[in-house]
Amino acid sequence: MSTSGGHDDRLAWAAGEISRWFPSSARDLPWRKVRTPWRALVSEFMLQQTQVSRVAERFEPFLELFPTPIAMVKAGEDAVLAEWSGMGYYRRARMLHAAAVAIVEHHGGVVPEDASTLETLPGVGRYTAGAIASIACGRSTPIVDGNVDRVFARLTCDGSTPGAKGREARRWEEAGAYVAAAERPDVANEGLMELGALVCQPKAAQCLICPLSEQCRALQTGKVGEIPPPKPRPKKKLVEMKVGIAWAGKKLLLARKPDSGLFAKTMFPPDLDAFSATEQFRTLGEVKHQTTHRDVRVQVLLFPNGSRASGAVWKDPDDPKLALTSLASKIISLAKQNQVDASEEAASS
DNA sequence: AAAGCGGGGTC
DNA sequence: GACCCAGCTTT
Repeated sequence: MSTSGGHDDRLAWAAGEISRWFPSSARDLPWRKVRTPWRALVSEFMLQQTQVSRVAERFEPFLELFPTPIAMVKAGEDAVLAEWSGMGYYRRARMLHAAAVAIVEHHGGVVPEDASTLETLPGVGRYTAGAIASIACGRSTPIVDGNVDRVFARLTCDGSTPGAKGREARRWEEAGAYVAAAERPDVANEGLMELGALVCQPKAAQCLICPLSEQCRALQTGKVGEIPPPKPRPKKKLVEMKVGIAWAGKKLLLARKPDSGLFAKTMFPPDLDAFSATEQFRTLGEVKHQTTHRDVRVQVLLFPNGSRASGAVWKDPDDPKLALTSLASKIISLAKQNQVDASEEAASS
C-alpha cells in the first residue's frame, strides 16, 4: 500500500514510535482487562461518538448483563435499550442487539475475526470492524476514527476541512500504510487512538511529550493549532414538545416512542395529543435539553390522577429496566418534585 | 453527499 | 456559547 502524498516512511516510523510509547502510557480501561472479540465489539458500540470517560463506568455492568451474544439475544432488544439509558444515540443499542442476533444465526454464536465479515453485521462500519479485527484479533487492518484523523492530519500537515473531497480516502490509505508497517497491529492501532486522546488532543496538544514530535509536519510548520480545522456544523434546530404527566399512585403513564426518529423506541411521557381532548390539565413547567444538533424544550402538563392516554402504560418510573433517555429522566424528576410539593402542601393544610 | 441521531465534558 | 467524542445508517 502506498499513499499519494508520499508519507509512507513517516507513517512506518510512527508505527514503531507509538508501539514503543503505548505499553507504558496506556490507561487502565475496563475493556482492556480481558480481551475477547465480544467484549471488544460491545465496547466499540458503546464508544461510537462517545467519550471514553462516559463509557468506562458503564462497561462492566453492561457485560455482566449480556456476557455473550446468545445471552443478549435471549435478554431481548428492550433489555439492551434499557441498559443503554442515558448514553444517547439509542439506535446503537438496537443495532448491537441485531448484531448479536446475526452472530448467533449466521456465525454459530461466535464473533467473526476478519474485518470484511465483521462489517456485514448491523451497526458495524469500517472503523468498528477494523478495531475489533486488529485490537481484539491481531489482524493487520486499518482504523480511522476521530483520534486517528487528527493525529495523521497533523503528522502530514493536512489542513483540509473534515468532509473535504478525498480527505477520508487519504486517511484510510495512511492508516493502511501505518498498520502494514506494524509488528503488532493491536498495539499500533490502539496506541494510535490513545495518542490522539492523551497527547495529540484537539485543543492543547501536548507536543512536548509527543513521541511523534520529531517528524510532525504540523509542529515543524507551526500549524498544530489550526489542524484540523473545525468541522462545519449545521445550525441547531429548535424542537418543541408537549407531554402529559399522569399518576396512578406511584405509577406513571409512559408511552413508547415510534420506531424511528428522535429517541426511537424509548419510553417517554405521552404526547399531549395522546390524551383525550376533554380532560383538564395544568402546567407543571418547562424542561430544557441540549444536544449537539438540537435545542429541545418540553412543556410538561399535569393531568388528574388516573387519566388515560392512548397507547400508554403505567410504569414505576424508578424501575431500572425502563429504557429512559436523559431527557425523559429530567421530565420525570420535575413530575416527582411536583408530586412531593403537592403532598407536603396537603399535609400542612 | 448530506442529514439524522444524544449527551455531557471542556474551554 | 462552540466544539468534541474509539461512527453508522438512511435518504
